Amino acid sequence: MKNKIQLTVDAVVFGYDSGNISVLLVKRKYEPFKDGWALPGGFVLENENLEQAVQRELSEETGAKINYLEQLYTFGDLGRDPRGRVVSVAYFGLVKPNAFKLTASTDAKKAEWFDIKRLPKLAFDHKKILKIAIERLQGKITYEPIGFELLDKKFPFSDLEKLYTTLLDREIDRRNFKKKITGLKVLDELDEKVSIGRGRPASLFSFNKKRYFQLKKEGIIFEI
Amino acid sequence: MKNKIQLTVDAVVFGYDSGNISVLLVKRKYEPFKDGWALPGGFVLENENLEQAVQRELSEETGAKINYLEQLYTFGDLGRDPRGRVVSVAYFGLVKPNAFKLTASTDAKKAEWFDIKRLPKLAFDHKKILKIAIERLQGKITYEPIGFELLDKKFPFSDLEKLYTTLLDREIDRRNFKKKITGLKVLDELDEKVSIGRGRPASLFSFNKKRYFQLKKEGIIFEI
DNA sequence: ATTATATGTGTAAAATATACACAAATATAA
DNA sequence: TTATATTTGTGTATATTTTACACATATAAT
Repeated sequence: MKNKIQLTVDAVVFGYDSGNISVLLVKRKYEPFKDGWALPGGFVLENENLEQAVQRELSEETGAKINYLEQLYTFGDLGRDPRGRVVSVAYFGLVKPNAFKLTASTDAKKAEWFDIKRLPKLAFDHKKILKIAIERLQGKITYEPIGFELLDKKFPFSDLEKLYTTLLDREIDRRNFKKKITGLKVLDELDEKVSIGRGRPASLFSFNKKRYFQLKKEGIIFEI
Repeated sequence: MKNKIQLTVDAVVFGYDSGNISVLLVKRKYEPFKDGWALPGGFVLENENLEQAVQRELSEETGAKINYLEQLYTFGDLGRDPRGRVVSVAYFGLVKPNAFKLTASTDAKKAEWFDIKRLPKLAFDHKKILKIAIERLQGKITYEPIGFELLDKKFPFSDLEKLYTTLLDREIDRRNFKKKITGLKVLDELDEKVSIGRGRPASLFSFNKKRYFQLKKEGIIFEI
């Protein structure tokens, strides 16, 4: 059939661990860019939709199963792949730390987390894709509480605060931030405390999904 | 080559004329959905990038040349096209009224503007695409002054106000709205007045693109 | 026991958003 | 030509939201 084009999906999956934002990359097993680092991804099959394709590729290449996944942008410039015309639908994902163990396989030699401040050279136009994904992450986090997707089920409030200062790359006033988040009522304070190293032990919080979806439904926007 | 998929582009182009928001549709010449209304669009060629493809299809099918065009979303569900697996990259465009004359041709019997409140039945999953485009339009207009893309070069302030009330489907306080827009300094007041029908003649304004790009660069957000 | 470190909490000032009404300039109708 | 209807144009007072800011408490390390 005429007018067919090679279609791929690529995933930019962000993770967060104790003050560092990292992104999941795979080392390529085959040409082009053999042994180079790239975003996980691959060709879309005839009988799967786009999101299935991303999840399949992520699972095959890294062992990851991502809960939060949204479409980012579609990259279709000529010459972005040396194999010829390839259009790629990029996705944007967030995972909790320790949500899975990395396991390489099929197309990828190995999968690894990279701090977004210390990235290796990337294959294809993946540097550009990653840049757009980081902008989306920074933009989105200011008006939707997706930050929780990056934290453990139970977390001290300071984790959330540190996540935001890291992502937004600026200081946040602890009291004002807490006032704002508390006002949204998306956090449940647990009867549990955790003490990490010195300092006063912190109450643990968990994320109230029900309330979150209610807010989303009402179109309520928050602004950090 | 394996793994190739049919790739199309579709355009949701909005226009605005004296209180009505309309969208550009074409009547299909061929099966599937022969004689049905659809978004302008078509197959992406091997040697053109996505934006070129949309502009080409728009030009071929409607004669339109769109200034403001951004990617909306990529639709890749199975079964969205009876011809088989077709993935479509949808674009979102805005045009000034009278920017061009509609001229049908190649694939389309004719092109027409439809008030978004009186839409015909649409081919494929174009209803869904249009719905997402309308949400994008309503969302975007509250934090980026893209409304100007829909107005003539010179316009009375009341046009802008009416556009916003129409798009957001709610009343806007004229004084407060003007305060906000004036504060952005994206409008230049001209030494010209226009009088349409009865009532006091209105000053004409024009949109200061330089200032607009400066604001964008600074990441300044406005909120209606 | 002392010191260092992280958590937890409230209030006052500043900035922003909202509510609100009448005069001026024109077209139309009487 | 006068009166009436219609649209534009403008400021201030109040409410709401955001920001700035400091010290007591609970623990670990020395």
